[in-house]
Amino acid sequence: MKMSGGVEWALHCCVVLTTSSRPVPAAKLAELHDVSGSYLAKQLQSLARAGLIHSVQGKSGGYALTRAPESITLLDVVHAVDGPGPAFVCTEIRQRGPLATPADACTGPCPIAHAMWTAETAWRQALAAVTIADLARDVEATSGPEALVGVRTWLVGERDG
Amino acid sequence: MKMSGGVEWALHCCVVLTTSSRPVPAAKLAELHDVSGSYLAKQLQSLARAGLIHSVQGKSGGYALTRAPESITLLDVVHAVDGPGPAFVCTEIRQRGPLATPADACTGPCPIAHAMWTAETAWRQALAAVTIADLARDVEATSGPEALVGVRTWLVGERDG
DNA sequence: GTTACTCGGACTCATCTTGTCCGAGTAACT
DNA sequence: AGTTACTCGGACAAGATGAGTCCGAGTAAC
Repeated sequence: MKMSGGVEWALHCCVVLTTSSRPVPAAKLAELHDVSGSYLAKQLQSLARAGLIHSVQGKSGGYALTRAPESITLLDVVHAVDGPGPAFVCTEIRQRGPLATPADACTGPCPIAHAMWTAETAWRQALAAVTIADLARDVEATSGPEALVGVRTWLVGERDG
Repeated sequence: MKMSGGVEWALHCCVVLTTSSRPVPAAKLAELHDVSGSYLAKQLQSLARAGLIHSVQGKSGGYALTRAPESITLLDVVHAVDGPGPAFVCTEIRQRGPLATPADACTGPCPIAHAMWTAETAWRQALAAVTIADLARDVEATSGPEALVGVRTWLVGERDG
């Protein structure tokens, strides 16, 4: 059970993007977080493909959120970066071997897969209940209101303003 | 987000083991499910290391459940086979970069990691709420009571009785 | 029209999971 | 008690997946 490490980067980037209505280049996000810019680009492309952020090319381009932070959930980001597929995949081994269950008797899903998917549903519901806006609020609560403001000024200060 | 495929095998094996109080060889479990015996052995070893099943060596040996099926949860099996570590790992990137949060200011966990771990907790609770006995009951309900009985007779019929 | 900066996809490398093998140990049988 | 055959256990390769890097296409500013 291992989640792609890019999810953490993507979430932090989404929180940072809430501070700027103007596009932010991927290189700047990478510098801010001190991570590989080449690799962070891959995660941002995943977010763009999912429609969570949109890219602006050319000079003074970059990435910006497409929707309001309140309407982007953690589940959206996880699905975009880590893939939407379920963690548990049922290979229907009940239909194999000498005592295989006949295919026509398998009307519903395998009980084992059903239980695993129920647990995954609980996980997804918990992720869907938290938005990027919630995260930004929590960051302000723990690191102080000056944290995100500092990010905002740093983002524009390094550019033209 | 990908779970080890061995989890599915291990769960099916645990359900099968509920039908037999006597040790079942790994090779027989592999034949029953039509999977690689060499690889299934690895999963069973993980279950044994976790104390969920115990091995009996020598002739007419094999694996048997150590506890009652009612006291073995899906979470136990998942932790044993797939590892107990969290799926989301926080690398504390908030403490990196030009605007790094000072270490002494990081009293609590990163809000992002906190949200992810909350979701994982919901997943684990759902897994801990289901036991191997529940799965066996569900299998009987869907495939009919003769399914597990057939497994039991097949297990002993192939041996000596 | 030029320039410089941006994203986008194709490529390579490390890591992990999957899958396999043979040797140590033990209980049954003679 | 000796032999035998069957069991688990850990050490050993191969394929697949993810991590990380690179350069070219496109675009907005100058």
